[in-house]
This record gives sequence, C-alpha cells and structure tokens, in this order.
Amino acid sequence: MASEEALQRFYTVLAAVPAGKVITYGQLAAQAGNPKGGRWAGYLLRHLPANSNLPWHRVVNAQGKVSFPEGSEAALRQIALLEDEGIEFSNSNRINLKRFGAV
DNA sequence: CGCTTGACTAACC
DNA sequence: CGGTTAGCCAAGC
Repeated sequence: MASEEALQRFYTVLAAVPAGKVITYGQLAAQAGNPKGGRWAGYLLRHLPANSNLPWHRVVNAQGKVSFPEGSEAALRQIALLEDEGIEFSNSNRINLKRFGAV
C-alpha cells in the first residue's frame, strides 16, 4: 500500500538525516512522499517506536525551533542532543535552517 | 461514516 | 512579529 511505502520512506529519510543537521516536519513529509503531510510527520514522530534508533531530535518545525513548549523535558532533551551534534541555537532557541538544514 | 485532535505550514491582517 | 484562518494527513471515538 502507498501508506506503507510512505511510512518506509519516512523512516528512511529520517534515518538519513546526518548528524549536525536538522530537517523540518514539512521537508521530512515531503521527502517521504507527502508534501502536505506536515501533521502526518508529527503524528508518526509522536507514535515513534521506543526502541528505534531514529534521530527524532533532528526534526524541528519550519521556524527552526523545537515543537515542544520551552522548558519541557522533551524540548530540553532534544536541544541538548542537537547541541551535542554541533547545532547552534540563537538567543531564542532557534536554529538557522539555512546552515543546519539537511536539505 | 463524520467529527475531533495533533511533535505542521503558509498566507493574511 | 504575533494572532487568526485555512489546508492536509492519519488516527481515534
């Protein structure tokens, strides 16, 4: 089914994101075959298998920011992982997608 | 089958 | 730049 193929592409693309780079939900969904599946990407990431080695932390929204409320443990964890990979954050926890964008 | 919800995005004001 | 509206996708009830 196309859905399963899209899902496979989604995981493939996500796994293909190099360390030190980030990708937006929209781009991720677009490369997975759903140019308008931004929400779909978010849904999948949210229901991601716990024992997967997928770099979910390299996925940020179009604003170059974490899609979690600032201060939340999930957001802090993601930011910490990204910084550990060399990603730099601006004064507002924003990432320069022009520099760190995987696309 | 139809409405609501959600880790989204772009356009508009 | 912040708040609102509309569009899209898939899952849950």
